[in-house]
Amino acid sequence: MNPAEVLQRHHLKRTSCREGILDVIMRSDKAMSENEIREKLAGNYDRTTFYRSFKTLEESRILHRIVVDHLNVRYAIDPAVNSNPLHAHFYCEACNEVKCMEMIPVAVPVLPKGYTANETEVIIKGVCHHCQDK
Amino acid sequence: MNPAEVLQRHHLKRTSCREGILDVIMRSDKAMSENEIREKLAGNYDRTTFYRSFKTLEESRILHRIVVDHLNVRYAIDPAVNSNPLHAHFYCEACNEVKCMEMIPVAVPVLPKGYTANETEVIIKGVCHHCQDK
DNA sequence: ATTTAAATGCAACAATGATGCAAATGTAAA
DNA sequence: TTTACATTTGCATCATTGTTGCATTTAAAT
Repeated sequence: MNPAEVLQRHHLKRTSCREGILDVIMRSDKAMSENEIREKLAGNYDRTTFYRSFKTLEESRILHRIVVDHLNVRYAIDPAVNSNPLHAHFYCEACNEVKCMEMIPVAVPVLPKGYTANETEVIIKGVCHHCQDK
Repeated sequence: MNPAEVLQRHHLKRTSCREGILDVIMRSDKAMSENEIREKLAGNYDRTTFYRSFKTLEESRILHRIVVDHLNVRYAIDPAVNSNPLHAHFYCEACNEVKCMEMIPVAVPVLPKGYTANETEVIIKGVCHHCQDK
């Protein structure tokens, strides 16, 4: 599945910014920050446009935003796009990278009566196997 | 256990800002934002002091910071202080409040070889029982 | 090719958070 | 109780993420 296809499927206009962002993210095996994405992007877009693209893509459940911390926001393809299972995210405190942990599924929470869940985010913070042996 | 005791136990100076923050948080049954805490606080402190207090208290594992979103940061007593179990947090998208879900424990994650976990955060977003029937 | 709703760029702004430095304060020792 | 010193505080300044309004440009349907 390519970026253009994804956009059409979700009834979004095929703009170069959106296609570029999706192209970069879909090629990556990790969740990426705004700057990481911008660096790999061909075009040069205004910051506002960038954010609005992220917002639109997130609202359409194409991208998933992982907020590790105030200054550590990452984007990845939403599991719904690949019909992948919901999974936890691992944040390495050493290399600052966020990895999707497909082998750690996120269970649907059993909430007290009257509560409704829309989304569950699991973020595991620690040290990844690359940074471990150093 | 009172604020002064907690500070001494962790070898932190008893400053009025720290004691005030702890006093407010320990009386509350929900995780509170910086502004919520400031409103309930007697003294009037500089924003920097406030943040440094939060940081110190967090580093000493007295407070726990829950980052719901870029503009939604909350603080609660760290489970370690009360020797409570690690638990999930529920963020109500309607009333904007964060509740500690003691009945939903956070499991120690089983990670691939080479990974080490220091902390796991589970945030469930949805609608709470107060906002449900409206 | 024309039309129109949507997307973009620009400027301005808000909130959280960090840092450097001088002044004030808590605490341990005399 | 007073003194001494390390710690904390307040202030100024700056970085980053994110938002909004408005004029201009663009995608895509006719």
